[in-house]
Amino acid sequence: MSTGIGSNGQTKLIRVPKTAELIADQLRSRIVRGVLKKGDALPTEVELVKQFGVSRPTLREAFRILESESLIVVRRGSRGGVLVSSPETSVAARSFGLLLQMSGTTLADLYAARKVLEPAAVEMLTQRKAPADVVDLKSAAGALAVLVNDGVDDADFHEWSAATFAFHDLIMERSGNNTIALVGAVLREVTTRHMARAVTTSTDHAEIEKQFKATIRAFTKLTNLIESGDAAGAKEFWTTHMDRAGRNMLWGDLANETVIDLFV
Amino acid sequence: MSTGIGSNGQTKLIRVPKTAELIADQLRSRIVRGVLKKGDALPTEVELVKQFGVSRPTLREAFRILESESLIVVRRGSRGGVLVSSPETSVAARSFGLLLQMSGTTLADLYAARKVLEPAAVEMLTQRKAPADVVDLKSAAGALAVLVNDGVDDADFHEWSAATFAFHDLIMERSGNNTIALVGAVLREVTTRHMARAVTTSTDHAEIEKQFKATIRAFTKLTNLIESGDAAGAKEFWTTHMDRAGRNMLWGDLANETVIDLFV
DNA sequence: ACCAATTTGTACGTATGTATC
DNA sequence: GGATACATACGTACAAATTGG
Repeated sequence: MSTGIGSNGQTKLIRVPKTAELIADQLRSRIVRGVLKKGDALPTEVELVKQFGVSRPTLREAFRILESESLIVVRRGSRGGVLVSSPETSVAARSFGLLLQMSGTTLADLYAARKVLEPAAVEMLTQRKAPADVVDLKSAAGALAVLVNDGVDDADFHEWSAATFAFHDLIMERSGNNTIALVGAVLREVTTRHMARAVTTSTDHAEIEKQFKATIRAFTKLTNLIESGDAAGAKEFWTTHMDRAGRNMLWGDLANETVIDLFV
Repeated sequence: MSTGIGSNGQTKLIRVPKTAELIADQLRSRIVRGVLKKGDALPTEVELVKQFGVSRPTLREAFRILESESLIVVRRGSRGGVLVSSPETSVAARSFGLLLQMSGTTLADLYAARKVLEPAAVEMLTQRKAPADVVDLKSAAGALAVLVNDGVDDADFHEWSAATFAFHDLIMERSGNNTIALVGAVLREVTTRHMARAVTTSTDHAEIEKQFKATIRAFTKLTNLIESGDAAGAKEFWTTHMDRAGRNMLWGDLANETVIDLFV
């Protein structure tokens, strides 16, 4: 049952891909072409070993490659096996984060890029808004307001941040442009991993609470502008809001801090 | 690795990390923290096996993981071994391309996102331009002009496209924003892989040549606007140029074609 | 053309986790 | 709740391919 993989000895110039990569390519091809859909189970290891005519360690190396791309998840146990999964944004965020990290990108640089994308998304969203979009935006803004107003005593800043980011994500999602939504999600995820630390190291609770309340007002105002269909006004308002929020968030050293410590 | 933000509600998120992943995490940590720099050689397999106290198959699985992130390259042979490498944009482009592909993103959608980023980059570049930037832009535009004017007889459209994309990349690179440059490079790479096919399948050579000559004129005009420091004008011109170029490039079915066939 | 160093691939055995009866 | 069957996880040992001197 040889697929003719190991019998090539003539081509020396081209880099011969490792067998595990070839197996991973074949499996990935089945997945992305839709032959295998999300949730489907692949045959067992022994079955695949027979199908591809390779050994088990080689097949397992292929599994690790696809697993690192989050195209599959491997569960052990009686009902275990290999399941097809959907690629998560976290994978792209990780590889992109590595890229940012190795090139010494600062947080201010990263935020500046988001300041370009989000106002554009706001403009698009306003132009194509559906009633459901406005409802959901109000709901997301309301969720943050509930958290901040009710939870003053035992404030969970991580929870507040999560609600804030959810609103930002919603804007990108509903922009109507899938690419912008995905890029925004990736950049936002990289930002989040830094902000989680920044928010906890800050001790001025009153100041933080004040900023979050300003954020809630900004969310409300933006939602109103979107609802009224004022695309230019919404875009301009969001530009100034992100500019102001960025100055408050990226104080001092944090702005010039490079994207690091994401994967240590 | 996995952040556990699964859209999958039912799956157990308590994922026991496999030893290969743990080894990969440790090695990755050494690399990104700068303990191991690009070009450095890791110990041999047998040495690492002794260091980590795992078996060779397990260690090799860790190699495959890091290799898929292009953090290492493994050469075989007498002077072979594991070398530390820098992550390439192609890795991020691949994971991001998978994301686009699985979510059924169209080429028109992808191009629309680039129409947001590039004009913003043009504006930034104009505001912060150094003399060298203008020189290099002129050089890049001139390179395309030479190719198109001299090579009419045996036109190599792939070469022409490469020169065109080089100009686009240069704009993003010199925008002063590293994040935008990297995002632009990733999106551009995904676009390229499709365009390479589209350009070859088209047979109307005269029409293609006409479009490329229009592109050269646009490059020249943009360079002049940047040189004169007219940020708003440059941004507006580039918006209209990309709009027009997009309509010419994404004719008919191609616009609604989804991002596919990248990894089959 | 040989040889040494190194990764690559194979084979089999044991351990461990998970669902089902 | 415990025994059991099934599937992956991991380890040891060995043969083959590749590269550089």
